[in-house]
Amino acid sequence: MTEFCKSTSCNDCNKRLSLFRSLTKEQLDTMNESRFEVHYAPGETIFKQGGPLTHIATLNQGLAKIHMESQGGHNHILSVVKPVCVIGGPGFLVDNRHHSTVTALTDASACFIRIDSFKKVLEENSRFALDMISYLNKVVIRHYHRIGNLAHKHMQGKLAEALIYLSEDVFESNNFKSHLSRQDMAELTGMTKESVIRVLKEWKEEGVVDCKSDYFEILNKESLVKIARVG
Amino acid sequence: MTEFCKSTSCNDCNKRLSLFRSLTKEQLDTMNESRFEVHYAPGETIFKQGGPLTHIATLNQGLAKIHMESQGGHNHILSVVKPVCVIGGPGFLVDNRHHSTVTALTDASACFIRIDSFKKVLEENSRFALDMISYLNKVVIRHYHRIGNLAHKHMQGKLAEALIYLSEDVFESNNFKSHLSRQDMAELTGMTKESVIRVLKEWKEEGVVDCKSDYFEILNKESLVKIARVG
DNA sequence: TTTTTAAATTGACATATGTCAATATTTATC
DNA sequence: GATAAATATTGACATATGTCAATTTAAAAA
Repeated sequence: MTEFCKSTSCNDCNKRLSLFRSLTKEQLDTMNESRFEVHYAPGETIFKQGGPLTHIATLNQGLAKIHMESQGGHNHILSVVKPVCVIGGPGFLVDNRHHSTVTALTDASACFIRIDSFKKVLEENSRFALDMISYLNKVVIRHYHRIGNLAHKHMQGKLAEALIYLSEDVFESNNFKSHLSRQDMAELTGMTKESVIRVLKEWKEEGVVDCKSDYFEILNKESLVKIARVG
Repeated sequence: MTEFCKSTSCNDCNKRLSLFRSLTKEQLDTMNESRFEVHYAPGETIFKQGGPLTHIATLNQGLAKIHMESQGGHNHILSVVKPVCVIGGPGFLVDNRHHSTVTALTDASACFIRIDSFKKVLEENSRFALDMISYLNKVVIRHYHRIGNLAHKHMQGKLAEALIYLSEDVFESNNFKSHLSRQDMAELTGMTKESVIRVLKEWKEEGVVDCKSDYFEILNKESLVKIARVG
C-alpha cells in the first residue's frame, strides 16, 4: 500500500495533483486504505445533486461536467473538469450532501476516498489544509467572474467568455473537441441552444470562431477577448 | 492582551464569530498582536478590488456590501454583510490581491488582522483550518445558487431571490431597512434600476412586497417564494 | 427656508433574446 | 444498409427588458 497512489495522479499523463503535494507516504496510505476506482461511460452520473456526500473523488481519466439542476427545470453547467482534479463538492464539512451533479462527458475513471480519511489527513497536515483553502479560494475567484458575466452581459459576451474558459482553463488549446452539445453550451452560458447556434454562425461568417459539431477552433482570439470584455 | 478579543465579537450583540470558536487564548493573542480597528462612514471603502491583500478583516459594526467592478463598467453586488463576519477575500493564499471591493453602507467598524498572523494560527490549529474550509464551502454553495438565479431567471425571479436573501440571510426579518439604493438593488440582481422599480411597483399593487425608499416589507412571503422558484 | 444636488419614478421606444414549429442533419439501433 | 431517434439548424414571431429622456421626489447644502 505504499506504492504510488493512483488517486493523486492522472492515468494518462501521470501528472500529480498539486493539492496532494504536501502529503507524506503515510498520509497517502491513509487515503489509499479506503480508496477505490470506478469507470464511467459518457452520460453516466458520478455524483448526484442532493445525494449523500460520503466520498471525495478525483477524476483520473476522461472529461466530466459539474452541473446543477434548479427549480424551474433549468440546468446550468458550473464547470468542465479534466484530470487530475478533485470533484469533492462544497457539502464537505457543511451538510454532507452533493450540491451539484457530476456527469461523465467521455469514458472516465474516478477514485473515491472516504471523507473521514480525507478529513483525518486534513487534520494531521496543516500544509494540506492550507492548500485546500487556497484551492477553494481559487474556486471562489472563478465564481466571482462567472457571476459578473452572467449578470450584465449580452449573448456574445457570455459565449465568448465560455469559449475562452474552455480554451484556456480546460483544453489549453485554441482548437479542441469539447464533448459538449449545443444544449450543454447553452447551460454553460445561460442562453438557449438556438441563441448559441446563432452566435456561433455569426462568428463562423466573421472568421472569429469555427466550429463543427462539438469541435471548436478559435481563429481570432483577439476579437473574442474584446467581445468578452465589452459584453 | 489576554482580554476578550474584540476582533472576534460584535460590538453590538457581543456575539462571537463561530469561525473563531476553536481558537485558544494564545492563538487569539497571536491575532490580537497585529490587530487594529478602523471606523468607516457610509460609502467609504474598506477594501479595494485589485489592491494588495495584506490583512483579513472582521466586520464588527454596521453593514457593508461586497461588490465587483467589471470590465464593461457594470458593477455587481456579491453579498451584503453584517457583524460578525470575516471579510477576507479569496485572494488569501492565492495571489494576495483583493478580488472585490468592500464598501460601508452605514457607519461601520472593522478589525484588521495581518495575514501572516492569520496564516500562522491556521497552521497551528487544524480545527480552525477545517472551520475555514467549511466556511468557504458555504460561500461556494451560495455562489452555486447565485449562478443558477442569474443564468436562467426573469426579473421577477431574480428580484424575489434577492429580497429573500436580504430577508433571511442578512436582516433576519420580513421588514428591514436595506441601506441599498435602487441602483444597488439592480447590481444585486443583474437588472437595471428602472426594471427594479417596475417590479417593485407591480408587487406593491399586488400586495406582495411593500417598500418605501430603502425600507422593505415582505407582505406575502409565500407568493414571493413561488415567484423565486418559478423564475 | 431656499437652493442645489442626487436619487427615484415614469413613459415611449428599440431590440435582444426567448419561444415555438418545421426541417435538416447526425447518431444510434436494428 | 435501412430505420428510428436524437440533435442541430433555421425562420417567424412575441415579449421581456434595456435605453434614453423627462419629470418628480427626496436628500443635502447653503
